[in-house]
Amino acid sequence: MLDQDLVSQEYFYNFLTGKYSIAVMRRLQRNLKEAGLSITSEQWSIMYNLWVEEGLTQQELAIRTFRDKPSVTRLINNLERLNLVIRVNDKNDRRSNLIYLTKTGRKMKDEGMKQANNTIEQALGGLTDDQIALSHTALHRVLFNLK
Amino acid sequence: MLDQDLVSQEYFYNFLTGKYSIAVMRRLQRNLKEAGLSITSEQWSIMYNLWVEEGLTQQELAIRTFRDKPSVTRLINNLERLNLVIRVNDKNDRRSNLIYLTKTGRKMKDEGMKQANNTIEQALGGLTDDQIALSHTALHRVLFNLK
DNA sequence: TGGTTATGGTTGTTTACGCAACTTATGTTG
DNA sequence: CAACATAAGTTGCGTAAACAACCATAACCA
Repeated sequence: MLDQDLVSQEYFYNFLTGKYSIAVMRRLQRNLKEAGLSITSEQWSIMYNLWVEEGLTQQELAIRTFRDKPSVTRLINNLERLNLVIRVNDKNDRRSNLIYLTKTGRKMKDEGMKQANNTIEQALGGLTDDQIALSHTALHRVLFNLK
Repeated sequence: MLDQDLVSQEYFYNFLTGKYSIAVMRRLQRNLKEAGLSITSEQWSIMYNLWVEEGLTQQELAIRTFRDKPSVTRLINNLERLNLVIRVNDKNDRRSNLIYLTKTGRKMKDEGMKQANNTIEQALGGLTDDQIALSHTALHRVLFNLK
C-alpha cells in the first residue's frame, strides 16, 4: 500500500479506532450530566435495555449491549450501588440473576430517554432521512459481519 | 415517546452505546494479536498517526485520535515502555514533547497496516462502494456536529 | 445415576477512559 | 517588567474494557 492511501483512507481508520463512537458517547455523557443524571453512557446502555424489558439475565444484557460477561457484572454492581437496579436470583435456574429496576431506576426513564434522543438529534443534525437509513443498513451489515 | 418507538429506534441507541465501534475495535485487537503484534487497538491508533507523520506533539495526537490529553500521556507511556516510540523534548517550545517512532516501531508499520486493512475488509464485506461512500459522508457529518 | 459438558456469573490483572486539579513554560498586556 | 492568561503535559481518582481462570448450577448421556 502506498503512503498516499494512508491519507485517502483516513475515514476507515477513524472508524477502526472508534473516533465516531467516542464522540457520540462523550456527548451522551455530557447531556446526561447536564440533565442531572449521574450515570455513565455505559450504564445508560444497561438502563436502556431494562427500560425496554425488565427481568433480563446478565447474559442477555451482555448480548444486547455487545459487552462481555465480566463487564456486565461490574456495571450491574455499580448500578446496584447507585440503587438503580436489583439482582433477583432466578428460582427456576439458580445460576441466573434477573435484573430489575428499582423505583428510582424506573423514574429515570423519561429524562434518560430524552437526553438520548437529544444526543441523537445533535449527532445526526443536517443529515437526510435517506442518508440515515443507508448508514443504518451499512452499520447493521458491519455488526452482522463481525459477530 | 411511546414504548413502541424504543424498539423501532433501536439502531440509534446501538449507535449511542458504541455497539458498532466495540465490534470493530474488538476485531482489530484480535487480528493484531493473531498476527503477533501485541498492541491494543488504542495503541494502534497512536501508531497509525505516527506512521503517517512522525514528530507530532501529544496535543496533536490527542486531536487526531479524538482522545483527551491524559489518555495520550498514558498511551505514550505504555508505547515507550514497549520501546515503540520515544519522547523528544522540543527545543523551540520546551512545554512540548515530539513523539518519534523507534526502529522497532517503524518496522511494525507493514504488518500493522495489513491487519487494519484486513479488519476493514472483514467489517465492510458485502457492502457496495456507494453504501460505503454514503456512510462515510454521514459519519463525517456526525463528527462535525459533535466536535 | 454418576460423570462429563455447558452455562451463568464472579474475580484478578492489565489497559484505557473522562474529568478535575496541578506544574511548568510560553504569551500577552498595562 | 510584573501580573495575568493560555498552552502542553502529568497526576489522581473513579469507572470501564478484554481476557483468562474460576465457582456453582444445570443439562446431557452412557
